[in-house]
Amino acid sequence: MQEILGKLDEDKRDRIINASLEEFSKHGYRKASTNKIVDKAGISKGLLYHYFGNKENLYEVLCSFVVNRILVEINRSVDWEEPDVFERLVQILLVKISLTRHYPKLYDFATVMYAETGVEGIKKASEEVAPDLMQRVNSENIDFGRFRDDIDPKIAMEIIQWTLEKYGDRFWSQQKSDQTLDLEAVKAEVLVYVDVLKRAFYKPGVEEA
Amino acid sequence: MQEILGKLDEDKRDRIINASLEEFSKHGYRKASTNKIVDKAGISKGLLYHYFGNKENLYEVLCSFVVNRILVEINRSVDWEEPDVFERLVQILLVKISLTRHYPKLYDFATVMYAETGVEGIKKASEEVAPDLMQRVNSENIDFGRFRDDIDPKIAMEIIQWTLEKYGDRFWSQQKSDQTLDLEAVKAEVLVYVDVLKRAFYKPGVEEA
DNA sequence: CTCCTTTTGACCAGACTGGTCAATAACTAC
DNA sequence: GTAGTTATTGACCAGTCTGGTCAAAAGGAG
Repeated sequence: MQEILGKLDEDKRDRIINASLEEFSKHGYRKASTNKIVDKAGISKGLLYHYFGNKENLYEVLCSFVVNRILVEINRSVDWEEPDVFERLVQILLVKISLTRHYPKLYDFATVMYAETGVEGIKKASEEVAPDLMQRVNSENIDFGRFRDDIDPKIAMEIIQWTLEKYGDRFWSQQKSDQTLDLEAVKAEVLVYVDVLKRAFYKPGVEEA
Repeated sequence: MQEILGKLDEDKRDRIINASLEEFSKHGYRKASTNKIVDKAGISKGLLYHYFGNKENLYEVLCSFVVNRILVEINRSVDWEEPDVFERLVQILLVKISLTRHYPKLYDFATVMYAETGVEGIKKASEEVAPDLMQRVNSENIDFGRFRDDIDPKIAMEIIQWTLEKYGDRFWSQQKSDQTLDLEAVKAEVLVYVDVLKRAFYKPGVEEA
């Protein structure tokens, strides 16, 4: 499957991928137009069908590319020994954001992909691997003793995750397409929220660790 | 404009409104299909055009209906004397949820409506009234002195709002269409999060007020 | 019966769809 | 050079779906 992408040269491949991600995530599988994809990618109709055969195959190749890319990047970036919830969750957010540098619509596509019931198998594949990983991400080696005794860690975790997700949403909606991405600046901005949440949820004295 | 809706009998009117809200919010103005709207509403094509003239007019009538409905409901339900941030924001959430009872896609449509640049005038109209109202909602008569001195109230407010919004998102995605809506149960569920946030953000002793 | 409003759905021209294919361009090997 | 292979094009196809029209029917009121 993936060898199709390997045959293309890198520029063209990424143009096709990004055009497809955008079109599929904007309109879903059925309403996505291959004509618009080839226009956006700057290639001819024939070439797309030469490589991918048909629309469904293009979609499937895209799906496995996306799942693969996300899993690889998470495994590469997450420090599994880190006991601090905040550090861990910020790491995940930064993975998302840095992936978005090359493939702006990667996560939009992943969302649509998850929701689409049309093409079977793909949904299962991502369900098999992703939730397990996500559970590992926010539990393995995490030190829950840092939370105040009168704060329910489960609820607190939800609030922290939601806050970081909402920050991410706002970040993406503000990000202009021509802007370069300064990960350190993002980190600093996120830290404002993390700071408040740490002070609010952690036992006094722990937050400096 | 609105008199068009007044001429229709209530059942049919709501069927047309809900079908239109769903179609427009799913696909945006351009890709929304009037054929699907009439199918979903259970009326003929000719009738829709008899009442609304054309697609754009239908959209505009829908826009003012939605803006009107939301503003009326907020003004009816919000207690402007309430000094507690949490009470105020929970009120707003409950308004949203109860409006969704009759018009499930009302807020989805409002979101799309806000984003669409195509039909001019509507966007301005909602921008003129809504943001002012939203600012009033989360500042007028609010007692910010209840926050801990080491917690930035602005950041805290954002986190609270984001948490309630995310709770709302989850609620709507879990809500089956045939389920009846138990506002008291929702209130109890939200209280779990509000409790944790109050304990975390408010000065000790204030949270019982 | 007439007059009026409500309601229907077949019909239109045009846009757009996923997919094909014969023709060409570019590249490699000899 | 030439032969063979691969990459690439875009006009073309049959079909679906679009927003919108309109003559006709159905229904109600006097």
